[in-house]
Amino acid sequence: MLPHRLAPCYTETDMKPQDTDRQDSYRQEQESRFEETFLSPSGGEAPSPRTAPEEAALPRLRRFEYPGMSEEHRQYLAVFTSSSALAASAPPGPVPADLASLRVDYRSRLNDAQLQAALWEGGPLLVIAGAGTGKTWTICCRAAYLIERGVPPGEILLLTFTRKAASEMIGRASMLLDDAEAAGRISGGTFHGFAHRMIKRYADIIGVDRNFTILDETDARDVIVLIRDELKLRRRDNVPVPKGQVIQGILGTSRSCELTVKEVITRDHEHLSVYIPDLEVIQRLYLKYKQAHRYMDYDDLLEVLYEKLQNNSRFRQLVHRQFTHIIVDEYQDTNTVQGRLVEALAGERRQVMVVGDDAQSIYGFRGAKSENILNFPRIFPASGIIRIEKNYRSTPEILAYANDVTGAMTFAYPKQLASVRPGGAKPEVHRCFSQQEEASWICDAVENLQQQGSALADIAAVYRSNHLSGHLQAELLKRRIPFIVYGGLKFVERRHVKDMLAFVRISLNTLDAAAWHRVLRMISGIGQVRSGMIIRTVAENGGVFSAQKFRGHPFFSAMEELEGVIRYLQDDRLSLQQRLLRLKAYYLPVMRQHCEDYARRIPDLDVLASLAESSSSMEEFFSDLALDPPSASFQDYPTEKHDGDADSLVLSTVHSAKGLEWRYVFVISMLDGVFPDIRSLHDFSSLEEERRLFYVACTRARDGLYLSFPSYIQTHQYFALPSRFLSEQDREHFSFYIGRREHPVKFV
DNA sequence: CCGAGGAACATTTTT
DNA sequence: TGTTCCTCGG
Repeated sequence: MLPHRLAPCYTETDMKPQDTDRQDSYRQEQESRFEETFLSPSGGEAPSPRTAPEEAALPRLRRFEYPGMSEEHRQYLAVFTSSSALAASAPPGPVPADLASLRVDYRSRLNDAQLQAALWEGGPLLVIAGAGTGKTWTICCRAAYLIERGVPPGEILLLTFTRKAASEMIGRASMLLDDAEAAGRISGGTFHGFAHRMIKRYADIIGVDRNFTILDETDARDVIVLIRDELKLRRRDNVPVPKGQVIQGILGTSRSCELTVKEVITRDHEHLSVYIPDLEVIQRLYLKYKQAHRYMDYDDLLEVLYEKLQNNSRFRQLVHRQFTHIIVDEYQDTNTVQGRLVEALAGERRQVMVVGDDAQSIYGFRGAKSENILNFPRIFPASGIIRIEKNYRSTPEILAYANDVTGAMTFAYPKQLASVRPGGAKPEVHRCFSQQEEASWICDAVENLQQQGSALADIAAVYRSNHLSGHLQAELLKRRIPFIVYGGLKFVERRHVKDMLAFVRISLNTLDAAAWHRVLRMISGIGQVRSGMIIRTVAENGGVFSAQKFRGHPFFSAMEELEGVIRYLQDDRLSLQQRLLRLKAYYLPVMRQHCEDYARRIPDLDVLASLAESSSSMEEFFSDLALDPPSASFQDYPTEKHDGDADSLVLSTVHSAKGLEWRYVFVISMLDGVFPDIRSLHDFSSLEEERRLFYVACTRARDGLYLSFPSYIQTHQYFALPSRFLSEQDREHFSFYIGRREHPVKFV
């Protein structure tokens, strides 16, 4: 008799690709596991009901230990298991007796759990809302209710992770109340946007120079490269000097995960340990650079706000008076500073509600701490916990599958999502031969769905990482199926956009060395060395750039021209658009020289100019761009004609798909080593994060979920085996097919 | 010292 | 597929 579910049984040593013997045995083991899971006749025990009703009633952590568990990991888990607060769910607060007198009929719009959350009166509240349970809707109702109850809208602070999410919620709240004016005064936005506003507004009180500029990630990378090059590092121990992106990654992880550079390198980049002292120097210089040039990066905004809230009582009072009710969305993705910030903002009044789903925490690699959500009850004693588990999105079959995924998770607030929808088809698992065949199978299936009346926009294909979509894109192009790619290279990260913005940055701050480098190197005859010389001249000149200083140099006329452009950009009497169009005129010939496909990039320059329309100053334009970057969907797709409204299939990484839903979802490349990613296999907690990511992928689907994988993949041959996530599933919960749709061989 | 051309190389990324 | 690093010839 087969075990009902096959437990994962890997250790780090199984996975070392160098060791061919082990590799072979790993392969064999995987193959047999695969066969047992998918190919043998259904013979397992009947699925046992996993959650007894009484077990489901209380939020409680699963305990978890395994043989050979390290002390470190044990301690890590102890954070969760000792969270005493989890046992103490506060009793429901009183629901106002006179519900009927309220303008909005909440009872008819919300289920019991949602209603309890929206009308909560018992102080701090943690809402655990699974995927598709109407979390957004509940927050909207909460905001509407607070307003009805007499809280001035301006005192409600709604913190989210994207500006879109905030404005959407405020929009829905205003529809609900039928009072756009009142709801419009709700203060909503991202953590970063909020921090920016507060710092600018109270700059004088908190003693921060108001004239700072925001350094986005790409700019920050330029600065880091600049610093690294200035150090003139030589190859050490025949290890190449790390790339800018890698250095930025290390410094970023060090910051957001609160580790030293040394710790990060030892943990994630062992081969770079010879560079530890250099990177520590770079870290210090980067800090200095920001101070010297009045730059703040994203983390600085949050940290400054937190630090000032702690240490400046006048500021704290002002902020507390202004915002009396705090609502935080996607709490599972907050990092340490954000968690503390919520605590500091709530203050003594503790009118704080956080909403999240620990099973959907997928940004741990960036410092998001799902501990925040688990620790909330400890930070705010006597807080309430409400779970919303009724799912309005997916069919029972899809949810049964998704619940299996959460069942395989080690720690979480246990939850069983229950569907309110009628039954549909079971999720399908498809094994294809190659990536090409997988792509072609998906296209077949998509065309099928189209014939059955689905719009392309109802369908999405999601994958672990960007490059996996290549084959699919090629096939879609061949068949002329229009598609949109989410989460590719962002608009502001494109080379030509960055180039244009470098001029803008210089016009705002003539001491910005990184921007100068970028701009100067466009001029023929100027490279690393001369550009450094020019920048030094500008700095010695107190930040004044004068072409006259370079009379006699071979590039004198180029300097004159450059000076003209910059003066033009600085001229406040002209409209932003005028200035940017002048810049475009200067930049076009440069771009023609450097880019093969320069014609295709021109529209982006116009987009940039038109984005400026809504800003009142160059500085504001620049901040807005950093805090609210236009989405990647500006991309020009190689389909013949494509405008934003066209009916298109969506291709997206799972990360970018979070919070979205489609009728039909294809999860492609379900291979071990791909999804889960090979780099996560050695570490328990990152493997858990991959599993949560898989959970997010599955719960995007409303009507149909299709998982597929190729058995043969050119680049990572030895991992061309089905994802372990597939074999963790109960075989009753999916159907399995081999080969093309026309000739499916159904096994289970 | 500059820049062209070839080789090497790639997670995920709300701000 | 695109970007960045490295080397070598002007």
